[in-house]
Amino acid sequence: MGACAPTARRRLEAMSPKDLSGAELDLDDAPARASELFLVDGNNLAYRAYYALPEDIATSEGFHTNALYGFTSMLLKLLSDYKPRGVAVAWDTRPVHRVQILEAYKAHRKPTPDLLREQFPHFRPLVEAFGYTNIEFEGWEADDVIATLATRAEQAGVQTCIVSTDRDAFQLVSERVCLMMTPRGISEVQVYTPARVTARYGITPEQVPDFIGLKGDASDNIPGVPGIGEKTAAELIIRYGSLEEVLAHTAELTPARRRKLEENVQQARDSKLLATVRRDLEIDFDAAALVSAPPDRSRLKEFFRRYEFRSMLGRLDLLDEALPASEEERTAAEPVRWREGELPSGAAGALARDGDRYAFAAGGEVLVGDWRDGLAGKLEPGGIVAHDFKAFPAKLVECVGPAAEDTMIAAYLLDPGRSGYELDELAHEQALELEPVPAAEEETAALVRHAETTRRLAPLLRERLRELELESLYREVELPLTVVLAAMEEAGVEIDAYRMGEITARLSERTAELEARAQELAGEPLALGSPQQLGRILFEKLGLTPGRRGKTGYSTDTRVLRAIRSEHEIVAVIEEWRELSKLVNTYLGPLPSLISEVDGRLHTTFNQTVAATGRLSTSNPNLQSIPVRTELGREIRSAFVAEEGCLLLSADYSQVELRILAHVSGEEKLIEAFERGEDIHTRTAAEVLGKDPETLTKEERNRAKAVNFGIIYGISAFGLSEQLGIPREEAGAYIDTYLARFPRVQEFIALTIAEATKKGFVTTLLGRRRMIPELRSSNHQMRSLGERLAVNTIMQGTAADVIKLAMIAIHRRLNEEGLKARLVLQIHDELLLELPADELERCRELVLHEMRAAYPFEPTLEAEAGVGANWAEAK
DNA sequence: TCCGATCCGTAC
DNA sequence: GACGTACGGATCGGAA
Repeated sequence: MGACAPTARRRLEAMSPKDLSGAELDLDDAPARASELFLVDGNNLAYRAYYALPEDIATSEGFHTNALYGFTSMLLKLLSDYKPRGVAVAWDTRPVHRVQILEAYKAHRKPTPDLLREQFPHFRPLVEAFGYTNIEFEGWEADDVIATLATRAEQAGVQTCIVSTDRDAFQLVSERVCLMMTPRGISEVQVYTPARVTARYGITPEQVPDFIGLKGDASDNIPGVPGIGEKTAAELIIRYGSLEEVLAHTAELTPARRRKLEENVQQARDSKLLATVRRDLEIDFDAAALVSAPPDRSRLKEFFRRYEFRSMLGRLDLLDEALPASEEERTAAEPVRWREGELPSGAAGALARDGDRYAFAAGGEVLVGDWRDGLAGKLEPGGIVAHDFKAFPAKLVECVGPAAEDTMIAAYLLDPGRSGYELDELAHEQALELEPVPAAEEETAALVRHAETTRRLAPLLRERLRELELESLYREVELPLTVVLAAMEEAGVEIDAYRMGEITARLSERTAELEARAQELAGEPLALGSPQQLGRILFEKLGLTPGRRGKTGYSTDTRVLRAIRSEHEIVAVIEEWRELSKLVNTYLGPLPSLISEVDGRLHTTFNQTVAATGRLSTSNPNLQSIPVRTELGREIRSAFVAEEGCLLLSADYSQVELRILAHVSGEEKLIEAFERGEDIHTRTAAEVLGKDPETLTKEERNRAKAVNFGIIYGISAFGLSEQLGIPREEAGAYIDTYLARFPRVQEFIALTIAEATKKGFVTTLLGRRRMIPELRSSNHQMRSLGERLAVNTIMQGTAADVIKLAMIAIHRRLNEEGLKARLVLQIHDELLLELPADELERCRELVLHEMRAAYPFEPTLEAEAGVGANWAEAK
């Protein structure tokens, strides 16, 4: 076991301490070591590994790899510890021959678990990468194939080792054929010779089918004789030699045993037949002469990277040094070469930047230089590989964008649910560890490293994108969008700081009054911003009616306060203070201070890799949550203005998520309502309540509106009842009626959940994926959450896809048509543009057309636009 | 003094 | 506990 050096062992233990720290050192595996040929039961090993290792071994994208991990571990062990001349891995095919007769017994096999089935397509390529041979024989199971090959190898005088935990395999053990088992976990091995079979069971290998015919084999669905266990079966076979002899001498047995046997004669014979492997299949394959190819190290590394088997990479390195290193490995082992210098023009490669310094990695060398030396002019448009390309200077993004690859975007598409996409972290996950950069100051080294890491990472992620069919979303949506967003960030939006100042002064005065009044009414100093203090005053000192309770005490949120508004004068004071202080602290105060000194405008950052559904978000400042619902809120919006001589155009989709629901579900009633231009909430209320739309009350429409929102969010009776302030039963009944009236919606939800549970992810119409591990949780609450996420992500994510398409199209057309109009903000279903007054009509048409035509839905998408000198007017 | 958890509220 | 996606401010309490 010299090959199993401490380093490798430690890493494995870190990954799976219980199952991989087996004490194989104590077991005598000499017969296996003497073997030239190894015959592996592929299905058996895959199942074994799956059940032996914890389910939560998975890639960062959420692909479960426990069976692959155990399987790989065993193949690696064969390679490193046993130096096989040849290895063949046999696989089951549909077992038409053997099962025909006995299907009664074998029919009720448990179905393969989803999490294992998903791993199956990956085993064979893995075997090939090891240089081993996959083999199967149509109509037969792996153990028959192995029996045939082992028998032939034995006849040819080849020392053979079978790798399987199937009890059937004991019968194959002979002087030249040993059996390797993994009794616990997957890494501890036992090696059986004929003597050891006899030592363990008292019978010879030849007697194994007779033995199993009596005792049965639960794991293989062989019934045997009920009431006869391992001990009795062995005793009987030892005494009489075979099943038939036992059956011939039942009269000599105790009455109980005699009865059991005589009542199950046929079953015992069938069981023996089931337990007897076929050794004479007409397979055209000479296992005895099999010589495996050397392992393809670069392919193996690619697998290990993809499955994130980082410890395996270490084990691979410990293999026989004589194995040739791949080109890729030689490159990876070399320290990164770099030098100071100017870029040649037309440069394509990976770009990184730190302040004024850049590093550019192409081929085997990294160039380092000053950013300001006319960099943009020398770069090949469309040839840049970067991590977060949008973050480069706007001018460069505009000139040479979109990037050929953006590792941040790629990683986001592969797993939009994670919390960050740091380059170093991605590299680590892909087992990309660079050698230190020689002879460089720390900052230069980091820069060089960044560029080189980006260059090496990009093709790995690109390959995964291709496999997950995310490439068109990447190339046609997200990468082009980076350029649009960079332009929007650069453009910014003008705010009327003077106007904001006025509002702030007014509101600040009022909040001060309210604060004083609140303290007066409370009879003590009071920090109104502290829910804790507020709770104590309201519900303990003043004895008002407490509402819900949070983790740490009374809830004092808007709804609780509204409910007790009439109980005490202080409540209204607090409510007003809340509203005003929110506006002042969150918007009026911070926004003017964020105005750029360069151009006097406000520049947000569009985050393209934050929202798990595919939506954008904005930050510093967040301009996607500027108030609009209250009068005061709209006043803040009115301080977002167009520059002199220009207008703001606000175009928003009408009910985009519900239209998407109508499309994906195919619900005729919804489609019709939208096509006719009806008010969807009114129509919903009319359907559910069975009333004429004319006769509906406002309240009835509002309820339907809440239900429509609920459908989009992944509805629950509790959530709806909370929203509407009605009993849960009533909310549940409303939902039931809704689903009965819109049966295709119900079907869609059910199908979505079923498919997502099976696959572990959902996809939007453009193929955007989101892993939903919650669906496979053992916790009911988590599963419910997963169901809501699955439904919501399809609609929210598809809506995000659609508006991104529209943005790209609008940006392109505005450029092509030489218009000065420009996109400035996106608020999920709304686009805000700033344009010269004389471009208004052309722009309105262009924008609305591109929004409606972004994707062909049925019902078609509808968008509306408003115009004004400020955002409040335009809305 | 800093940072994370909690609560709250704004948008779609 | 408790209908989806975000960002951010204020407070509070524990860690440095």
